[in-house]
Amino acid sequence: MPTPERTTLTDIVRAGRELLESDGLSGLTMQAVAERVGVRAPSLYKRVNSRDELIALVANAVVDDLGTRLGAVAGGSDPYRDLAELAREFRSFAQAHPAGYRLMFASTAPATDALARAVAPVMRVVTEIAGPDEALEGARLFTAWANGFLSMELSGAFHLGGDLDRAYEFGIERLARALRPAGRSRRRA
Amino acid sequence: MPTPERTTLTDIVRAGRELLESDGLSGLTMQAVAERVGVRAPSLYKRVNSRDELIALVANAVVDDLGTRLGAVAGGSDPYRDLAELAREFRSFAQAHPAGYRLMFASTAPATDALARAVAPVMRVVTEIAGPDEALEGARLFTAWANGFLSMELSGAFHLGGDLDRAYEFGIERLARALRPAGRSRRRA
DNA sequence: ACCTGAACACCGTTCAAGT
DNA sequence: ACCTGAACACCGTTCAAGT
Repeated sequence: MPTPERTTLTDIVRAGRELLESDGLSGLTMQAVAERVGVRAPSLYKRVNSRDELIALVANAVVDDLGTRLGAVAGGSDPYRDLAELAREFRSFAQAHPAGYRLMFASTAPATDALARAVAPVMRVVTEIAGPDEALEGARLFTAWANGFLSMELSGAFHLGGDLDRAYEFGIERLARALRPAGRSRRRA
Repeated sequence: MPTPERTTLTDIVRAGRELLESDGLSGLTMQAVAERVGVRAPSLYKRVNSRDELIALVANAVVDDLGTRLGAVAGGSDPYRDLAELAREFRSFAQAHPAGYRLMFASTAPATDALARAVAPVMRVVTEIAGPDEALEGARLFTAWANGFLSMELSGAFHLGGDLDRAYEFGIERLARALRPAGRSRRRA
């Protein structure tokens, strides 16, 4: 006699994400997730093969969420403004979901497909600025900087004080300029 | 009647570092460390308050090691060459100690003092290039990029192929240029 | 067909007892 | 003074038994 399903994979992943943000990765236990979705821990193994797989699913959900936010920064007429807007959206996402953000770039759980989708708007804008030949390297320069900045900000590695908001804007401005093809001369502000 | 000491904190931290690189952070267990230094797990608590504290000590040791490498990139006459050299040394360190590298910027275990020492050579070179007014923001731009690039390289986030060595050199070159004070015009190659 | 309690192996940590 | 075995609480995971 079939038993009705008492939870869903969607609920499990959502519970995992909530626990990740509230209690950190070590608080994302099978028992805590089970309790949150109203089931016993062994039942989770009907939907998920292991805790590691659940963590990967959570990481994927975070990446998808980020992709939605970045995708909503629709292309305006000025690619420099769009780039700045993407950077700021990226940062506000990291600050709103610090644990999820860290998980995105943690050792395992690459979520490469979802990551490619999430970064697509950046590729598009950087291609406009840098031209197709340097689009890939330019996008890597930009995303590496943004990711590094946020990971250091979140981990408290910027210990020398100073204004982090200003440092972030400084980076946006200088990178936007650095992305222009090498030969072209500087535009006027 | 005193018992002779059968291990030392130094040995424990070294064992922790070795386990971290060989088996990952989850392989850095108190039992594995104890076995490696020839003692039982409870004895570790004579030198270390908790596993978390041991992890912080390991992170500190990694940062110190990195600082030594970067410090060895002595100042030549050309700050641009020095900056490139620092960036390459940074990358080769990350590739040689991937797990330790990740741990440096993980959530807890900031090791702020050691980190400040490690980054001192970068501050010095960037000050030469960018001038004192923009030294801090410039150093943050540079370290954020390098850290982000390496963290993404290690986690496999650069999934679109392409030559990562070239992308890294591209970043070095463009950033070096971007660090120059905004008013000054481009030098000839 | 899904859920559960019981069980296993493993881990961090404490502590009384050894020397 | 340092080391140890035993013990506790907790965790991931398996599985036979329930419905």
